[in-house]
Amino acid sequence: MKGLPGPRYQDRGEVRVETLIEIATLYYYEDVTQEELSRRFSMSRPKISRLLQRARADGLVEIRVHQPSSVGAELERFFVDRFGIDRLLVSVDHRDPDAQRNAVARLVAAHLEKTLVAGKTVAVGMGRNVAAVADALVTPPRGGVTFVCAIGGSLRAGEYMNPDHICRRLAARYGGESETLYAPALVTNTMLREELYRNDTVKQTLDRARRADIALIGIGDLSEDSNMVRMGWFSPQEIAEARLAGTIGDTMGYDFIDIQGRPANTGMQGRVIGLSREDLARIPDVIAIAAENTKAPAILGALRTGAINTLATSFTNVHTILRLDEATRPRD
Amino acid sequence: MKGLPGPRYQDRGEVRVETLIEIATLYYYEDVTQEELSRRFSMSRPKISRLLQRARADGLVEIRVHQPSSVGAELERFFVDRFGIDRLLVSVDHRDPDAQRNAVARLVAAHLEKTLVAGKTVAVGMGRNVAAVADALVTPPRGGVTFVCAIGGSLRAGEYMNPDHICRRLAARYGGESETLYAPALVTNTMLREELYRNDTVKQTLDRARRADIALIGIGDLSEDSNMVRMGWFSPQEIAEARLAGTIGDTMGYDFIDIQGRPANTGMQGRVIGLSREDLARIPDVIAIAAENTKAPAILGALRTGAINTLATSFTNVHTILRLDEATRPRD
DNA sequence: TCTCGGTGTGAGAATATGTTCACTGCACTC
DNA sequence: GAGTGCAGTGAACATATTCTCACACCGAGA
Repeated sequence: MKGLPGPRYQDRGEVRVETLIEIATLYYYEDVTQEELSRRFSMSRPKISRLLQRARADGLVEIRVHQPSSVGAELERFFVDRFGIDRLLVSVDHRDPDAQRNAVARLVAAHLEKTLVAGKTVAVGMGRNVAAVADALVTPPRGGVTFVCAIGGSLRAGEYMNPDHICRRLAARYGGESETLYAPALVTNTMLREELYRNDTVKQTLDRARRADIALIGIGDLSEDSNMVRMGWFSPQEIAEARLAGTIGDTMGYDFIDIQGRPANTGMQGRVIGLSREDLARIPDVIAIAAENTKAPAILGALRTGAINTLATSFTNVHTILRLDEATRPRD
Repeated sequence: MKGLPGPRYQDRGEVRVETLIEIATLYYYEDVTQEELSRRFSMSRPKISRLLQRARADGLVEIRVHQPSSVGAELERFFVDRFGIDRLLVSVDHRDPDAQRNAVARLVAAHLEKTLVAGKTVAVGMGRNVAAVADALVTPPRGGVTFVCAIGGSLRAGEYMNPDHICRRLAARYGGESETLYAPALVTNTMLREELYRNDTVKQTLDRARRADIALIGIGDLSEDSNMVRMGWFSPQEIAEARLAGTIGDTMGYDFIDIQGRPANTGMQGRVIGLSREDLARIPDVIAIAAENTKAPAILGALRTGAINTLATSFTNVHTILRLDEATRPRD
């Protein structure tokens, strides 16, 4: 019982978990003030305060804001049917984009918490939306899940949004292993790419990602604020050109599509190290996350590729997508 | 969408649920202060504060203190095997008896929330432990569940602990119907009892309770603080005598047993209006709740009757019961 | 139309909470 | 064995939250 692997719950600087639970329970359920607790447990108030913060950070105390499903069970069914996906996770609208992203991320986190059991593997993409999911997990770690990068790294993306970093955070939060794809996300030419694909380390990780049970991917639009630009893969001019050519967004950060879900030719396809469109399509639950209200057209395109199983987005987006779908449905 | 039955979520004094959810989310997840919220939503600080309280009271915001299962998964399995029950819910220990009762009640509430789906019926017993469950339900109402009194009323029990009142609270919290057993819990003689059993109203309710999917019952010990005494069913002297005669406790408040789980003859059996021992045994999930650390012997007796499917109690009790079981197991 | 409960509101006081900061003890280094 | 750095502590302060209370608004009834 003592030497178990995983997060150590037994020593929290002399305070036992049982005590911590007792304190948290009294505070959150019995409305005992921190002052009173400091008396009962002979600790200073600040210490109680810190312990409570810690209890929250560790997922011992979980605060959850429910969204009564009345928000749109009907709409949800309709949407799921319309696009042939398995599941739609809709967040209420938030004015603040960060709040919006986190709200959507929490829905995904809750879905993961329900779905993930020991032994499963998750392929992890990149971007702010995926990164937010890692921060949104709240329950105490349970372990046994492997998180694998679905794409290589990029220095320009910044620590926080790189798949390997997200993987590690997910693994730390959820409990389990993380596996980095040791390759750059973008290489200069197809030859180098082929070379890397033959490399054992790269191959092994990619193969594992291909066999994942769940994939966590973002959907990007080609805005000035998008990953593409921030990572330097695209200049603002190139974006403008691509948009004119009909490119509306991307999945996973590098698979460009138009609003009909057709692949857009950007000449980048041959230079990315990561899961291909076909790889992705074979993963049983591809969860696409896109919170921003500017992304509706890109999401629509992504939905039309047929690769997505679960879509997590905002209420507004759901409406916009349905309207856009009406307006842009190809007549046959 | 507007005239749906069930709890009205749409009007909360002009503030829409969506807004409330947005506020709650910002407060609990994004750490926006109430002051800042009051500015963003153009309301006074106190109003924000009240809205947040309301969100908690309505189960829109749920705060949950987890008990890492490492506390005793192994012990749990052993206990379940030993007594042939389906499930053991163990709460961490609390010094304060009220806190202890509530902690156990919350486990039961969580179990109910997982188990109960629309269409199910719950037979409800009496006592503080059962009453606490009603207060421990936190999620927003879902409806469709019927709560039926498993025993008549008693004025001496006090409003709060009578089964009908508990039923109504459960129904209000969980959403659903409640059905009162319109009869006194205790009658003066067997004849009157037979008479009541023939009464249509009484018969109907009792029959419904008999067919319940789940029963929620307390286990009592014969202490001076017990229900029996407070309800005036027993005088302190009678208690002393009963104890000497081997009676160790009760299930449902009136079914007296010794530590081997054998029925104790108190002459009260013929005067109670409520589910019989046999009725109870037929209910698929009988949940016995007993938080107090004085109740270990009574719980052991109750377990040995074989009527219990789920036991909810404290960590300390679990240990005491196992020790007591060792010490008092009948040799054969 | 006026008056009267009821309900909901915001100012401000009273509390409770969080945060900073200097201090202590401990482990590890030189 | 003294020096150094680190983590953890509580005093005091700054901030946030809740509570109390008086007032305004609304609808019902005289």
